[in-house]
Amino acid sequence: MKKKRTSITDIANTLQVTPSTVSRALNGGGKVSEKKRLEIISLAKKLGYRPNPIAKSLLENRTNTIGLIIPEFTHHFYSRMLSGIESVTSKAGYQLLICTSNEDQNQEIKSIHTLLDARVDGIIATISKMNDKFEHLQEVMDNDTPLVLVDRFSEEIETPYVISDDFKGAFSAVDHLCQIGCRKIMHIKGPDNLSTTFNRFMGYKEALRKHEIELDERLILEGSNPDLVEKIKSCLENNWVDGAFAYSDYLAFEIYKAASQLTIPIPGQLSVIGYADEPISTYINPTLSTVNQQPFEMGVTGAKYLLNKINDPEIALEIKNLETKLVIRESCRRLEG
Amino acid sequence: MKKKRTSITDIANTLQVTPSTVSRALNGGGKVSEKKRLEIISLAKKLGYRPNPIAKSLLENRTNTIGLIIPEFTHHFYSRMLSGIESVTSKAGYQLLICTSNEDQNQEIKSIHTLLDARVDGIIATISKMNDKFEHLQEVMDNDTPLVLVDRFSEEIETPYVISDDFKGAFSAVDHLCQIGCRKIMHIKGPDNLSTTFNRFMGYKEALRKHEIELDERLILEGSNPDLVEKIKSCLENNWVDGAFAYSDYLAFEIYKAASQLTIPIPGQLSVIGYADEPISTYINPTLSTVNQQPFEMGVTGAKYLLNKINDPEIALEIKNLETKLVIRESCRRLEG
DNA sequence: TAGTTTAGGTCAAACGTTTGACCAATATAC
DNA sequence: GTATATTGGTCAAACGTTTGACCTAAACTA
Repeated sequence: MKKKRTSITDIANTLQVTPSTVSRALNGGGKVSEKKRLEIISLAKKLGYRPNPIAKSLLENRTNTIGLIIPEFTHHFYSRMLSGIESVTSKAGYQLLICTSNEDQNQEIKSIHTLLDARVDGIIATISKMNDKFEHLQEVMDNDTPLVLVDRFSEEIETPYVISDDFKGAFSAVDHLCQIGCRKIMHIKGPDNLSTTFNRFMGYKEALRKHEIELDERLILEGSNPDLVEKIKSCLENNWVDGAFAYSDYLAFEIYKAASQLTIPIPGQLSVIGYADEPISTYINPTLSTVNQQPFEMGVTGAKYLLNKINDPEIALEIKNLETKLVIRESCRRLEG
Repeated sequence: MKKKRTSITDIANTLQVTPSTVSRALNGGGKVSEKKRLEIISLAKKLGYRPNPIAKSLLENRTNTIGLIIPEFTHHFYSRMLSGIESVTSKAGYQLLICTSNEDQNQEIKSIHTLLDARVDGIIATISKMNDKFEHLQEVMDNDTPLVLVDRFSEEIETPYVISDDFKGAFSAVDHLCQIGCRKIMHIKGPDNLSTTFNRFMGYKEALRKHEIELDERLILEGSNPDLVEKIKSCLENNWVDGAFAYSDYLAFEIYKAASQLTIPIPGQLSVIGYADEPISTYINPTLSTVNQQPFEMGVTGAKYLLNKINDPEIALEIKNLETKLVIRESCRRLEG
């Protein structure tokens, strides 16, 4: 059995006053003589009194706790986002109750209920990749529990969100490739049906259009293709390619693999840009240029939006399409002549 | 203002019974007719009644919440550990309240107090690297709050812990290098004053001893050395080395860098083993052999120990020196003749 | 002097839930 | 027909805290 901690009533009893007086002495609500106040405070200190937030929560109908749902912990992007969130919430005196969904919507629904049951003051969630149900999110809003979506959002739900600007991110990468002289730029696409895949592809196309480069269908490859490396190799062998933009850093490494097998030097003959700025990008040889999505800032912004909404439920809808940062490393070099 | 959720009293009032009856109908404490029971249950369902855990916590002096302190989220090791912990605690119906210490002991002390204030039922903590104070940990124990240390432990505190067997991990790596024919094995040491650094070094020495290889002081390098790569290169150039074991995967990459600059082939002329099994190990070229510390299992075991202690505070001290797993990849090859 | 203010408290309700003690009516035992 | 057990409930306390309403005595006002 856990030890009972000293309560306001304990102090009241030993000092022959009422709990009310103790409460007011400790919280400064007046109505207590200087003498008693000091007496109470010193006894409280001596007994190591710490207010019980549970009792306060029950009374005030708030828990100073924020619920968090993320797909998984082990993805670097989410870890960074989590850090960003934590940095804001801890400073504001909130605690973090964390659940994972493992990209499974049923798990996500369960987590939402767990958090609502726990009476969190607000929820920050990254909804799972494949989502077709929204009742649970609607339930959160019907409950007047502020909700902020991060990284992914849904048009069905009108609530603040922060996502990354995939279009601009992709555009900036391909634009850079063009500026350093690439004219034959390959793109490796992400998983089907994901808005990120679509938006990055659109950014790619827009950059080509800006530089008046005609789109070459042969250079658009599917990342999910089982013999992707072979496909890439055939493009490289035919000398169709002088630059490449991949949906992710990991797909960019497939390009590395193909180039290495053909002993095509990067960046000598081929400039490559990935996406996400995984830590590995700086360790691989050559270090990989990539698009940083600023996950920390995403977390910070999402957390701020949530606090804003907690403090003022009637606040105007805050949404943000976060700027990305193009990080140029060794894998890109200006083409000579 | 957040909406008031329907309480047991609401149900009691509309049904003209007392809260006690409702409570017993819902929790099955008998003393309620079948007819009323069904009536109550159906109304509860209709109103979407969900018990308020705050009230229960106040009464039962337990929160069904476990506090967690980790140095940082963005380290892959801790993410995996976190996953392991979460997998156990969520199944057991506990929630996770998470704090970070950023390897700063003062932050750690603050976090401990936050968690104690929140009345968590137990705490799992990875104490910060440099620690010289233990009052806060002692405070946890004085409070009868079960505490489990993971990844790092302290001899000053008698509480369950789970750590990784660095000695055996290092031993297995160097033993493997010997078995594939290496006789001139370099070691790159970790940060000073860390027990992990010491233990891995001891494992290295023990493996050499087993294979009757004399220790060559020239091959022991400090990872913190600013011109580490140059030092490595000079060893390689002099042909003093045919194998290498590094304190971490990242230090192993420094060996890669040196070898690459001298165009010494890995694993053709040099076998390399790192430590930690960072995800990057499988993407680097050649893929890196390494020692996996099983962080997920560490989390699982730590969480189980905590639950055991929560359920039986008088349980015998559980501690574990977790086995590591040697993962052999391309960076190791048997030396020919 | 009578009336009013002020300082320094106390009292009780409220938050939502559980649970031991109690009670009345009915059913059973002998 | 009386004693006892069972059924189906109610009551009130408890968890720790806050807070508006109330109270009393002393001090001030006119």
